[in-house]
Amino acid sequence: MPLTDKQQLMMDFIETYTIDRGFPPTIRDIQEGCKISSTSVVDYNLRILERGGLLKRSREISRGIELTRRKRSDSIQVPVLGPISAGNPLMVAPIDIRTLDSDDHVAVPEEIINQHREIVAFNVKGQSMINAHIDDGDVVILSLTREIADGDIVAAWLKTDDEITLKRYFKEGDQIRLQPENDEMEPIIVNAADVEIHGKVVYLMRGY
DNA sequence: TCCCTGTATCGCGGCGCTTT
DNA sequence: AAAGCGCCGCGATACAGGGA
Repeated sequence: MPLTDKQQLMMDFIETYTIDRGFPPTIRDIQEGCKISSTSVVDYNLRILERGGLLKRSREISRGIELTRRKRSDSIQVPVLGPISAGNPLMVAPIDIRTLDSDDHVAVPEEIINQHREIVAFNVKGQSMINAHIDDGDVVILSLTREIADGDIVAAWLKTDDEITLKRYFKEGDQIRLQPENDEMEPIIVNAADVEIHGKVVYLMRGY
């Protein structure tokens, strides 16, 4: 179906918003994002797009807009390399993530792949990162980068204990503070020489 | 007349605060 | 802890106006 400039703008906005935030926009988000002066205009054009089969709407729920096909967002299969602890660290053999192999895969949007040179996926076990909206059973996508900044959520290998854990990273002098995002859990503080950061979380996937 | 857009408003539901 | 209340976000719609 031919789209007006406004309809194309709305489609692009919905797609970008959904990719960036992981959930679809509201009518008012679209109104503001597309510089449209009225929600009725958004609704009118959404109806046209829905009639044309370009999106689906669930009117009984908020943010019930779903694009039926994505223009830019193909998916690529990424290996899921077993569980990573968001709780008490898991005992593991010393590992190099790049050498691991897996039969299990998840589909990750291509633009995420394109933004990072190397990525892998891990199943999350535990709830130490619940305040960062990372819950037990989620799949996190890690970028295997050494460029880590304070506040990044990282996969940290504790060398002395042969344990790997998912925590928020803070460098404090010669020590590293691995901060859980759970009010009931204490941070792990280790010498910088005793911890190896394997990568940082760049994407979160959750099934219902 | 039809298509498209804008203004204003309503009702629903979630959430947070206060009170009991 | 539960109930009551008000606020706010949100979707929906009635109605009016402009332009082809």
